[in-house]
Amino acid sequence: MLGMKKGMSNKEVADLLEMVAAAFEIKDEDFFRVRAYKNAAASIEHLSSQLKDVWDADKLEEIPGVGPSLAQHLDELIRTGRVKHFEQEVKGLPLGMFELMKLEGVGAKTAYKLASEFDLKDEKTAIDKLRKQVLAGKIKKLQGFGEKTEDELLKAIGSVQSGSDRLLLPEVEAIAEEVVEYLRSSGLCEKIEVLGSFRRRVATVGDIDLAVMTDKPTELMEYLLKFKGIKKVLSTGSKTTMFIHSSGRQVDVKTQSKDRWGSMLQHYTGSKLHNIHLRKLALEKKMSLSEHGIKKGGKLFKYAGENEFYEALGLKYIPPELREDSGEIEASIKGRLPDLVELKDIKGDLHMHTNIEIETSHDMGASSVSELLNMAESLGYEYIGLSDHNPKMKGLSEVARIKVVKKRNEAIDKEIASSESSVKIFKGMEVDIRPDGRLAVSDEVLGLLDYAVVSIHASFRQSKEEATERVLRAFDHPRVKIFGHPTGRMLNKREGLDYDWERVFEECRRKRIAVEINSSPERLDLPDMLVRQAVKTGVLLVINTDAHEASSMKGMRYGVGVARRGWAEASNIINTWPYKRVEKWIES
DNA sequence: GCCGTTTTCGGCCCGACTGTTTTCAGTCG
Ligand SMILES: Nc1nc2c(ncn2[C@H]2C[C@H](O)[C@@H](COP(=O)(O)OP(=O)(O)OP(=O)(O)O)O2)c(=O)[nH]1
Ligand SMILES: [Mg+2]
Ligand SMILES: [Mg+2]
Ligand SMILES: [Zn+2]
Repeated sequence: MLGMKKGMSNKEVADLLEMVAAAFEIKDEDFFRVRAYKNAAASIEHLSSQLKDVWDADKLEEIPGVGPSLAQHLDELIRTGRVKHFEQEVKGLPLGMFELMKLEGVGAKTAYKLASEFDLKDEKTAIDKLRKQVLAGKIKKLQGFGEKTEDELLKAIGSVQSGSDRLLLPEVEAIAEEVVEYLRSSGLCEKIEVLGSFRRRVATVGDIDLAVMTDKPTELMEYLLKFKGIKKVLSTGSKTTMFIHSSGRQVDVKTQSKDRWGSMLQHYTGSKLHNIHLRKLALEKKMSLSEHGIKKGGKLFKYAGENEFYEALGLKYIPPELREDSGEIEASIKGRLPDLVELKDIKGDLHMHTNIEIETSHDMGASSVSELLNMAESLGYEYIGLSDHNPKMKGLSEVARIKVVKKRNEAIDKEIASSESSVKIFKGMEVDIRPDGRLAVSDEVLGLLDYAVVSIHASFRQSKEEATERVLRAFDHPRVKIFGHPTGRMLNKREGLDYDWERVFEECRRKRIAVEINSSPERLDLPDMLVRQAVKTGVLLVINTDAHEASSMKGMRYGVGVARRGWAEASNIINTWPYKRVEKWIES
């Protein structure tokens, strides 16, 4: 009933702690004890490893926000699947309240009042039953509730669940562009930036956070409220307006003056945990931080630039992609921040698909070799690698497959001969790793190529052990140089595979196989946290677009964002290398 | 309940907006 079971994910444990925190809140338990539980929940949710593994290593108390008491409870949870003390705290509460807390504007206290009043004991029916009470006009009769709260509740019930998925980066760009264009048309904005998780280049984004530099905040917000793209205003004031966009997505707009812009950029980029860590650090130095600046002895100091803001705290500027409270503040203090890879360091793209017909196993590309070359030229690249899918297995004999691959090589050679481009081409192929780890083409076919990208496109239900054996077998073939979109995840759709990453990375390092960071916004695979682990291991990485048409090659920036979130420097990324060095690596 | 290159006690990130409040609690970012 409390969602306690063996093998809980970090998120599930975090939810459980949030539940206990809510129980404390209702009982007017000490505010800071409630906060301690919430802090621990956030900390566990953002852990870069499985809680179970931390427990195995006997390091629960090393998790920030977890002390002796919580460590003991978590130990009990992991060993037995339940925590007596937690059950005690939650016992007697109407369980429907935890469902009601998912409603906009409903927190622990409100949820408890409603669930108690209407006897909502069942999580599954709680919201439905509440709707009936609202429609019957029962809410406004309750102590502390009024007409408006009743209206708001009904709206909140109506919009629950609608669009629970998080946004992909191009979706954010599209919505942000529309709102930004409208705001600009006011003539009141000196500058507009998309901040929050988008600026940190998180793989998926919860809402669109916009900051506007203006000296007329009230007029600007009045103007914003007339925007046709607003479905529903959540709240509005001169400093903050939050609304639901016609796409169903939440947009938060904040205003700030030019002289305080730096502190706004810092605050509103987050992450929340980064901000809180920074603010605690400041308190030790008798400073108080906010989006308005730094208070020292009651006096407010203003910062127009973000750089100066960090420097005022004795820190080196921290790139947004690192701001997750995962060691970046400590690194900044010590002056040990990485020199992150940048888009301009990229000299080529080694995973893309052409329109050459070779009866591929998956989608072929839409662009010709010369179109791809032109795009590469305009992006300033030195080289590209063509990696069409392998010829399909069914209905083609080995002899026929060899023939079709030779024909493709000839077609590419012809394109090279007739091209005036200085961009060099590697002849590659994206080869399926079959469920048992065999490749979809023979070693003889591989021998016809400069390199192979090996990747998984089916059978995603394997255990960690099976999946690990599967890919390790795949690496054991000639010309295998890149492990493409390693987990196979599809954001919001499919989890992807989990491996014994230590073994996989070690094998890639030994064989000098580059692990791909696939830039396709629905993949962003290798995920950022694993990039960080790969960087620590010293594995080669490559950032590719997997373009199926020339214009998609412009998506390299998404992959660079992932690499940066993984603390990668240019030296970790092989396609920052010049052509000659890549050629040598491919031939090795 | 957590935490400590000034503390093992006494603090805990900080601010914006809303509704029903007779002075501020609740919720959210
Ligand atoms: N100091 C502080 N800042 C916060 C807090 N909550 C949010 N912020 C700041 C940092 C966040 O990155 C920024 C935007 O808030 P969001 O809730 O939109 O979070 P964010 O964009 O990081 O993630 P998201 O993808 O939207 O879930 O506001 C908070 O409790 N304290
Ligand atoms: Mg956000
Ligand atoms: Mg937001
Ligand atoms: Zn591909």
